[in-house]
Amino acid sequence: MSREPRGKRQQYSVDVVALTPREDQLAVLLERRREARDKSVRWVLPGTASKSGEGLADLAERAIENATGAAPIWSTQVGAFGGGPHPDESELSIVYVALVPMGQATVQSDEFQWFLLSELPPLAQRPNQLLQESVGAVRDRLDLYPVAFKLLPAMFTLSDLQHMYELLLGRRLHKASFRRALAAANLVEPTDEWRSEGRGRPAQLYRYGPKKRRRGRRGVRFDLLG
Amino acid sequence: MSREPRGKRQQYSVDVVALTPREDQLAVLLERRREARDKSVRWVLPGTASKSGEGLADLAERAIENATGAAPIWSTQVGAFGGGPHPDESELSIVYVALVPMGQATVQSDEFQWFLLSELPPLAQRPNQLLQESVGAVRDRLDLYPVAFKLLPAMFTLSDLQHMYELLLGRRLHKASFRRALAAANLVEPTDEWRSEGRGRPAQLYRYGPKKRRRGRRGVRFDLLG
DNA sequence: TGACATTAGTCGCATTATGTGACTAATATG
DNA sequence: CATATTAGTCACATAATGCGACTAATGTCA
Repeated sequence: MSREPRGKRQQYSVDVVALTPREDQLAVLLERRREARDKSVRWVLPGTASKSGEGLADLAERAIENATGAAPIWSTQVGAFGGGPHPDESELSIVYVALVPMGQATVQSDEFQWFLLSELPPLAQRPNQLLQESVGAVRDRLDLYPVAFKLLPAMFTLSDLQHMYELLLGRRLHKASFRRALAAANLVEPTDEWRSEGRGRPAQLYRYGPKKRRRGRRGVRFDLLG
Repeated sequence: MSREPRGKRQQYSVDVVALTPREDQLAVLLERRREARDKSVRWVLPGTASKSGEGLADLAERAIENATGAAPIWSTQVGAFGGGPHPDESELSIVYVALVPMGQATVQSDEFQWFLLSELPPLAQRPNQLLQESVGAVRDRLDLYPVAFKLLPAMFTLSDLQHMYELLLGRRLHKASFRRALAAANLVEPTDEWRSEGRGRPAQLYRYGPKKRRRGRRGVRFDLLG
C-alpha cells in the first residue's frame, strides 16, 4: 500500500519515525530507496502517500504496520514539514513518531531495516532533522503518556522499568529518585511474584495500575526559558 | 492573497489561530464567511491556500499580516489536521498559533473580527477543537519562549509582567512566587525609572535582558502522567 | 492634616521536591 | 564462608514552591 511510486503527483505524504528499544538504546526504522540513475542506495523515512477518506493518524499507523508487521503501542504527530523553496522540501510531509514493542520488530526485508541511533547511515539533512525532532518529541512527552509500561511485559521489575526509561530518555537515572517519584505517582502495584535472574537478589514483579492522584499547580517555570 | 475562493481544489491550507491580549483575557481573530445558499454567517479560522515555493511558517505569517495588518510577535505550529472521512475534515489543514501585540490588533473590517475567548460565536466542532488546542499549545510553551515580554512595551513593571502571564495562562499567580522565580531566572534588569499610576506606590520599570543561566536536569516527572 | 485605600515590593516559614551517597537484603559462585 | 551482584531502602542536604504577612509609597477624602 505504501509501495506506490513517489513520482506520482500527490497532495502530501504521511511519514513515520518508528522507534524501538534495542541494545540499550533506540533504533529507528528506515526504508531503502534505490536511485534509478546511478543505482546508489539511500535511506529515507517510511511513509505513505495521502489518501482521502482516511485520517492522518490512521495513515501513520498503517504505514508502521506495513513496515514492521506490528502495530505501534503509541504514536503522536510531530508536525508538518515542507512547502519550502528547496526541491527536496517541496513536498509536504506530515511526520508521526511511533514506538514499536521490542523484539517483535525484527522485520527482515530488503526494504526496511532497523538502525541504532548511534549507527545511522548517511541521511539527507531533512530526514535527519525530522529524526532528531521526533526523538525529542518522545522524550518530551514521556511525562504525559505511560508509554514505557507498554513497552514492557505485563509484569516487570522496577529495574526493568528504570532501564526502559533510561533507554527512552537517553540518560541515566538515580535509582532511589526514580522509585520515590514512581511511588508518589501511584502508577504501579506490586504482585506477589518474584523473579530471580541468577545473580543477585531476586526482584519483585510489578504491574501497571494507575490510581487516583493529585497534581501540583506550579507557578511559572522561567527555568527553561532563556 | 488569502481571498481566493476555497472551492478551488488545493493541496492544503495553512490556518491561523491569532491571539491577542484583550480585556484581561485572550481574544482570537475569526473570519466571517457568508454561505452562498442561505446567506447565513459563520465564523472560521483565517487561512491561506497553499502555494508551493513558500515555507509553512511564512504562509502562516502572511495570513496573519493579511488579517491583522501587523506581524505576529511569535508563532508556532500546532499541527496538521484533516484527512478524515467527514466531509468537513477532508481538507488538510496545517494550523499555526500566533500572538499579536495588543492594541495594534484593532482591525475593523467586515471580514475579520476579534472575539474574547469567553464570548465566542458558535463554531463548528473542528475550529473549536483547534482553538482549544492552540491556546493549550501557547500555555505549554510559555516556559520555553519569552513571548510575554514581547507583548509588553520595552519597559514594564513587574506587575505588568505578572498580569500578562496571568492573562496568557488563564490563571492567577502568587506575587511573591512569581518574582522569586523571575529573579532566579535572571531575565529582567531594573532601570532607574519609575512609574506612578496615580493610586498606590510607584513601580520600578524593568526591561527584558536575559543573562547566563543554569538548567536543572530533573529526574522523571510521573506527576503529569496518569 | 491624618486615617484609609491602594498598589509595590519583601520576608520568612512550612512543605514538598530533588540529588545523591550509603546502607541493608538476598541470591549465585567459587 | 568470602565475595560479587543485583534489589531495595534510608537519611540527609539542598532546592523549589505555596502562601501569609509585613513594610513602603503614593493618592483620596473627611
